[in-house]
Amino acid sequence: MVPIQERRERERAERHRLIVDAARELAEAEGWDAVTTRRLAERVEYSQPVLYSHFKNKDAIVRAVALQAIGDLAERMRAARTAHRSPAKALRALADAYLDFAATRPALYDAMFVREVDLSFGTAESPPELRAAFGELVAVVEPFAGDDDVETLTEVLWSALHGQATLNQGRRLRPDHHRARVEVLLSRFC
Amino acid sequence: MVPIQERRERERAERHRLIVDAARELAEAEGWDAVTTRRLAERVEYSQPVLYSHFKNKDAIVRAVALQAIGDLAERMRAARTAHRSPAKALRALADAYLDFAATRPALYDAMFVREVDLSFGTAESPPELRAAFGELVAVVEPFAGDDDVETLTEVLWSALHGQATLNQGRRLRPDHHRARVEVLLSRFC
DNA sequence: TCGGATGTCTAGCACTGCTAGCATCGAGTG
DNA sequence: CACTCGATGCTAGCAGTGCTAGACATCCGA
Repeated sequence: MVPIQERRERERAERHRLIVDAARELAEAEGWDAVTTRRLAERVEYSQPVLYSHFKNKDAIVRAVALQAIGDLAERMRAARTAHRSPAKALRALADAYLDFAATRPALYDAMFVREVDLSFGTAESPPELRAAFGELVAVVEPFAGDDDVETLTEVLWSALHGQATLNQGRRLRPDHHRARVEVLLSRFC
Repeated sequence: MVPIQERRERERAERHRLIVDAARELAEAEGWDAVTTRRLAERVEYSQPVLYSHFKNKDAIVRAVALQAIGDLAERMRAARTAHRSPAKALRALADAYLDFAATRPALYDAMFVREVDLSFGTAESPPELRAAFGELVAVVEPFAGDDDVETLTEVLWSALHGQATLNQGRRLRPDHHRARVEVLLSRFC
């Protein structure tokens, strides 16, 4: 391999990272509506067409941000889960970590699970970040499955958390009862 | 009141209804992306500015569609609930009605609970359709509250249903396990 | 029949995502 | 060293978006 080509590929990868980071920062600071191709290009100090030499379209950029964020969430869930021996405490810690992530980084949560970015869920070729995140949920749910199918129960828990996360974000649930909702969910779930 | 003015108000109200209906039909047929002010104006056979003499902006039109749909959902939930004497059967019927509505009319469900249309939830001056819908949930949950706060438990159930509805719509749950998820949720909930 | 208010439309603004086509620059060859 | 030629990034522009100013017509009451 010619070293010049290697250098170019390095620079290309670096710029790729730059674009994704800029999109994430802009979205977190001002919401996804503020993430236009023009503002993004200005931010990375290149012209608009450069974005399209890295990504097929704007959705692909959002998708890249979402995937990175899902990886981050998976790590946090793992940390929460492994910090406790008791299955019940692990479950509570993971639920808190999940809802805390959604509440403190709403733009990222939107990109991950609300906007239509079809990240090819479920299928065999799901991205590893997705599989890792779902795996954390499965691991924490498993002790409580009983006669129920573990994956089904996991989907039910995930849905319950996702519902609270999104309805919280839309201010459709009483904010001062957040703790109570989590406790009720867990008490019925275990 | 001058009869001419009355006639004009009647015609205005009729056109208002026409716009909302056209927006709903277009959204259900081709998704909200297809609902542009131009296409909407063309559909009701008026020019764009006419829309703005009825609604402050496009969001207000979406909001009107959402409110109508919430009223419809409330009716369906009421019918499902009152069709059964047993609290458990009433709960299952209501859950099925809710998820069926979300699955068969995804565009409407989006407008109601996913898009940011801030319909002023929770507050005292919530629209009656919203209060009616939430009231149906409260009524069906009440027999299962036990020591838990009824409203809190209702919010938890709603979140669980909402989570399944949205994740189903995004094809993020296994489609052929839908029934099993509902049963698991209800069995843990009661 | 006329004046004025009411209603509607045409035309346009500032913005969006995206792309065609043109410079410019640098690497490899004679 | 000179030169070609391909890669790279830019300018400019297209078609579409939500929304609005201002011209125009139409109809009512006097």
